[in-house]
Amino acid sequence: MPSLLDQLTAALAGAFAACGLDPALGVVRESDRPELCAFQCNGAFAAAKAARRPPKEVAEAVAAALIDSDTVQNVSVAGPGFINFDASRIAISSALAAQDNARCGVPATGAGTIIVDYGGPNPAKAMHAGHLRTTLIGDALKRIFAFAGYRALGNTHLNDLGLPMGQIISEYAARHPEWPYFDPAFTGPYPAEAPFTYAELEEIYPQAAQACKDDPARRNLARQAAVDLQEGRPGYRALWGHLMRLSKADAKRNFDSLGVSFELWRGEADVHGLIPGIGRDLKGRGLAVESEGALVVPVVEAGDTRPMPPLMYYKSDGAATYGTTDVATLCDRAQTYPDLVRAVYVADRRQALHFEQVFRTARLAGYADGVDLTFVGYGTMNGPDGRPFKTRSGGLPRFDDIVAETLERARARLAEAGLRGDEALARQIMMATLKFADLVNPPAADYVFDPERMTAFEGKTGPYVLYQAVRAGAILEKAGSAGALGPLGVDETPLALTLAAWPEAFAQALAAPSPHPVAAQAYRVAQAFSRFYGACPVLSEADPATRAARLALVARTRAQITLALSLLGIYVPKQM
RNA sequence: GCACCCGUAGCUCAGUGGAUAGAGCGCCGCCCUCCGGAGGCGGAGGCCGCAGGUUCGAAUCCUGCCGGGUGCGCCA
Repeated sequence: MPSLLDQLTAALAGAFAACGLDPALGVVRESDRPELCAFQCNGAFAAAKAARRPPKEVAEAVAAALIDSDTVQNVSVAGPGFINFDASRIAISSALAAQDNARCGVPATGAGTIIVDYGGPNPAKAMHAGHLRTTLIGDALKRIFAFAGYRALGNTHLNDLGLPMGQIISEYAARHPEWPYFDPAFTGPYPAEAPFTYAELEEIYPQAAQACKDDPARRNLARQAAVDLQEGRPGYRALWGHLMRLSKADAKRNFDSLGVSFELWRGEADVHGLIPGIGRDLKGRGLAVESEGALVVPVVEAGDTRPMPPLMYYKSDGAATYGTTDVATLCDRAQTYPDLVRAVYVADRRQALHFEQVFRTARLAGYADGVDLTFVGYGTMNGPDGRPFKTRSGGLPRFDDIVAETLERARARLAEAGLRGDEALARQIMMATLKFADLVNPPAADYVFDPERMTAFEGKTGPYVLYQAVRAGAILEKAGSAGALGPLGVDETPLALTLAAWPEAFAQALAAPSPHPVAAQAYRVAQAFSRFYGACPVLSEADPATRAARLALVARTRAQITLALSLLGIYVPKQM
C-alpha cells in the first residue's frame, strides 16, 4: 500500500491526465495553509504555461476531474490556481493500516553491504565533544541503513600508526631509556603488562606533542620512531601494543556508555601491509608521480573551480599519510566485501577536501568501482558565544564528562519525579537527551555546544518525545484491548496526518543520508500526540467506535515513535 | 589571494521555487475534581544580511557587495 502522499499524487496525476495534461505535474504537498485544507497541488501553474491557458482555468478543470475521487475530498481552487483539498477518510485509514506492522509500512529494499566509518578515537588522547558528534551521527546512519535492508557495518578507524605514536614512543625513550623496549639487543619476551596506565598516557601525549612542536631535534626523533614503528621494530611494536590495548579499552568504555558498538575496529595498522603494493600499482600505471621528493597522486579534474592539491601517498621521508591509509582501507574493503555498495565517512567537515582526494584517487585507480563514496561532514563546534568552544582548562569538553554530567542531571530529574535509584532508566534518559539534541540538527550545520541546552529535558528534546511515548503506552496498557481505525474528527485528523507522513520522512533520511529527518518526524508525532492527548479523552470516551479509533491512533503513535527513536539509538522506557 | 559553507524572531535553529515564513528556549497571560503538567492553549516578537536580476510567483535560483566560519601537499 503506497503512502498517503503517494495515493494523493496518483489521484492528482490521474486528473491531470484526464485533462490532457502532463501527469508528472500532479505532485502533492502538505498545504501551506492548514486552516484552509491539508494538501495542495501547484501543478496548474506549470500546466497553464505549457498549454498557454490561464492557470485558474486549468486548476478548475483538474478540480472538476477529481469530483468522483475516493482519495481526495473538499477540492477547491484558490487564488491564481492553487488546487486545495483534503485526503479522504478512506485514504488516511488505508495509509495508516498499511503502517500497522513492525516497520510502520516502510519496505526493506536495500541490498548489499554498507560500511559506515565513525567514532574515530585517537589513541592516547581523551575523546572529546567532537567525537560525540561522529559517534552519534554514524551510529544512527548505520541503524538507518540496516533498517532500509542493507547489511550495515560500523567501523571505527583508529589512527594508530601516525606521527603521534612516534611522539609518544620517543617521549618514553627519553624518560625511560632503561626500558627493554628501547634496547635493540633485547630478544624478548617483552613484559605482558603495560608500563603505564591509560591516565598516564593521556597526560604524556600532549607533553610529547608540545615538545616536538618546540624542538626540531625532538620532532626528528619522533618522525624516526614513527617510521621505525611502521617498519615493525619489535620493541616499538611491543610498546605500541600496550598503548593500543589501553586506548581501545578506553574508547570502548566511552562507546559503551552510549550503547554504541562497532562491527569492525580496523585501523591504519590493519592495512599497513597493503601500502607498498598499492604504491607500486599507482606508480606503475602512472597515476602517482614523484614530486618534491614525495610520491603524490594528482587528482585535478576538468571543471574544478577550487584548488585541488594532489593526494600525498609517501611523504619525502618515506612515511605514509592518512591519505595513504584511507586509500588502502577503501581498497581492502572493496576486496573483502564484494557486495560493498557504499562507504560512508562521518567526520568533521573540515576534512571534506581530504576525502575528496581519497575518493578521486580510488576512482582513478578503480579501487572501489561500483561503490558509492559518501562524506558526511559535521559542523565546526562553537561555544554558546559563537566562538570555538573552550573549557576552563582551554580544551574541548571531554566525552565522558558530558555523559556523566547528563547522567547526573537525569538522576536528579528522576528523583524529582519520585523514581529515584532507577539507574538503567537514568541512562536511557541520558542517551535520549544527548542523542536527540545532536541528531535533531542537520549534520552539516555548525554546531553550537551549549551544555545547558544539550542536557535540557523540556521543549524540543529527547525526553519530551520519550514522555509522549510513555503517556501513549500508559493508555494502551490501561485499555487492555486494541483499537480499530475509524472516524476521524477535527481533533484526531492532525495526528493521523502526521503519522501518515512517516514513509516520506524515512525516505528523506535515507536519501540525504542524515538522521535529522527521522528525529524531526519523531518530534512532530510527539507534538501532534500531545495536542491530541489534551483534546481527545480515550479511556473515558463513551462512544465505542470513537474510543476504538482513538485507541488505534495511540497505538500507531507509540509504535512510530518507538521505531523512529530506535533508529537514532534511543529506547523508550515503560515509565519515566 | 583563490575556493567552499553560512547569514531567517532577543537566543539556538528548521524551512532550498508557491499563498499570511515555522519550532524550541526566553518574555506576558490562561489551563491540574478529568487517560502521567518532562504537558496544553493564547499573546508579543521577522524589510529571511544588502542591492540588482530570472520567474505568473524568490528566504529558496543567478550576479555583485557586506559580515562570519573553514580549507588551500609532506599533522591526523
